[in-house]
Amino acid sequence: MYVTNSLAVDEVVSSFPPSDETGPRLPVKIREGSHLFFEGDEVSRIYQIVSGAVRLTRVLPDGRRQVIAFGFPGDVVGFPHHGEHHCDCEALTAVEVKSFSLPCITGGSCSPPLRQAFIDAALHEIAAMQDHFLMLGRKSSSERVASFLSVMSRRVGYTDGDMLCVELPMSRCDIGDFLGLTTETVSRCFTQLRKSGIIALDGAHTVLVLRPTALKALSDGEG
Amino acid sequence: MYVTNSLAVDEVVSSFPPSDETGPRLPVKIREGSHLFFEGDEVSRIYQIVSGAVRLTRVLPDGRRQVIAFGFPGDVVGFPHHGEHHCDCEALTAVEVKSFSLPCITGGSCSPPLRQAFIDAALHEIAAMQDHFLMLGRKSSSERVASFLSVMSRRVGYTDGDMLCVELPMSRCDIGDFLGLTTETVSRCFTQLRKSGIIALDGAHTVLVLRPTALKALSDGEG
DNA sequence: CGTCTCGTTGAACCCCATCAAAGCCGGTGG
DNA sequence: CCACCGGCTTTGATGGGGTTCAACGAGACG
Repeated sequence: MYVTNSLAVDEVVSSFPPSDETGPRLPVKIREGSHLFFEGDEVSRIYQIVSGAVRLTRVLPDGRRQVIAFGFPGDVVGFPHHGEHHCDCEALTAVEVKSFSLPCITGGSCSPPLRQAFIDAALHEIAAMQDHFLMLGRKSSSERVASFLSVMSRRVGYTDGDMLCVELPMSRCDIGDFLGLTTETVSRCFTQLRKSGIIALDGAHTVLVLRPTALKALSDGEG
Repeated sequence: MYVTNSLAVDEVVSSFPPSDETGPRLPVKIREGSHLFFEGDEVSRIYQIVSGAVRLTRVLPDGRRQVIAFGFPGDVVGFPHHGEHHCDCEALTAVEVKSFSLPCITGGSCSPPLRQAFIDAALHEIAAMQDHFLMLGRKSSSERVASFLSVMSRRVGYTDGDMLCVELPMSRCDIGDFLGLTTETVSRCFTQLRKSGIIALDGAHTVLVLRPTALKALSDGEG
C-alpha cells in the first residue's frame, strides 16, 4: 500500500485465481514479527496477502531505513529483480498469504488468468509508486500524515456505529520511515490533527476519523 | 531512469524484440518539446526509447510538480493503469521510440519473448522505483545530487579522452523536481561539487566527472 | 542591442530533525 | 495485586538544512 491520490474502489488488486497448479492451495500462516523474505533471497514465489499486514523495508549501508510499502489484504508482494528479493518483508501482525510459483508465471506455463493477474498487479504497483513519489518529493509533513491516514481509512477503515475507524498495525517509527519523516514529527502531526478535531485516538494504534473530508482536504494541501 | 543503488551493467533493459506484429517496425521520431502522451490518455501502445531523452511528470492539484523519471535509450515508458496513462511524457530532446501494441501484449496474443521482455521491464521498473524511494525519503540534498550525477554518468556518460562526460538534457528545475529539491538547492549543490573539485562544468548542461569515486562516496553519505 | 529564459548567488526565514526528558502502557515477576 | 521495567509515544527546546524571496549574471534568439 502506498500513499496514492487515485485510490479507487478497485484499489484492492483483484484476487489471483484461487488455485495455483504448482503451489499450495491453502493460505500459509505467518507469525507476527517473522519474515516472509529478506533482501537478497532468491525469489521462488510471490505472495498475495489474505489477512493481516506486512511491512516492506530497505536500508542504506549506513543504517538509514525506508519503509517501501505496507501490504494489506489483496496486496501482492515479492516482485523479483534479477531473481532476487529486493527488500525485506516482515509480518506486522499474524498474516495469511497465498503464494504462487514465479517461474511458472514468468515462464508462461501458468494459466492465462493467473498471468494476467500478475501483470495487472505489477502495473498497479507501478502506478501506486508513482503517486507515492509525488508525496515523498513534494508534500509537507502534515500533508503526508493526512494523506497516509486518508488512504489507510479508505483502504482498511471500518465503521463502528457511525464512526470511521482505522487500526494501525505499525509503529510511529514505521510510519515515519514510510513517509520520510521522523517518529517525533509523525507524532506531532497526529497531535495536531487531534487538536483540530479531525481525528481522535483510542490508544496509539486506533484512529477515529471524525472529519474525513477535512482530512482529505489537508492531504491535498488545502490547509 | 531512477536514482538507484543497484545499477548494474544490465541497467539498460534488454531490447524488446525488434518487430511487433501489429505495430510499426521502424522507430518513430518525436520533436523536442512535444509530448509522447498525457496523463489520462488511453493507453494503446508502450514505448521503448531508442535515442534521445524524455521526462515523465505528474502534478498535484495546486501545481506542485514531481518528475517521476527520465527516460533514456533502452528505457520503457508508458506502463498503463486501468487503461490510461498515469503521467505526462515530454521529449527533452529529439527522440526516437519503438512502440508496441499493449492489448497485444497483455492480451497474450503477442510472441512469448515480447511478453517476457514486457514483464522484465515492469519488474525492473518496480525495483528501480524502490531504490528511488530510499533516496527521496532519506537522503540529504547533496547526497541526492551526487547520486543523480553518479547514476547519470554510468547511464549516459561517455569518455572524451580520459575525461568522463555527461550531457544533461534537462533543466536544473527538472532535476529539482526529480530529486524533491528546489532549483536553487540543486544549483548550490552543483557549485559545491565544482568547488570541491569532484566535477567541472562546461556550460550548464555538460558535466565533467573528475573524481567518480568521490562522487559515488558522497552519494552513499560518506561525505 | 534588447529581451527572455535559465542558472547562480545572497540573505532571511521556517519547517523539520535532533537531542532530551517525561508519560504511558503492557508485561513480568515478586 | 502491585511494583518494577522496557519499549513506544508524546512533548519540549534548540539548531540546521533547505526553502523562499530577491537580485544579478549568462547565453540564446530575434
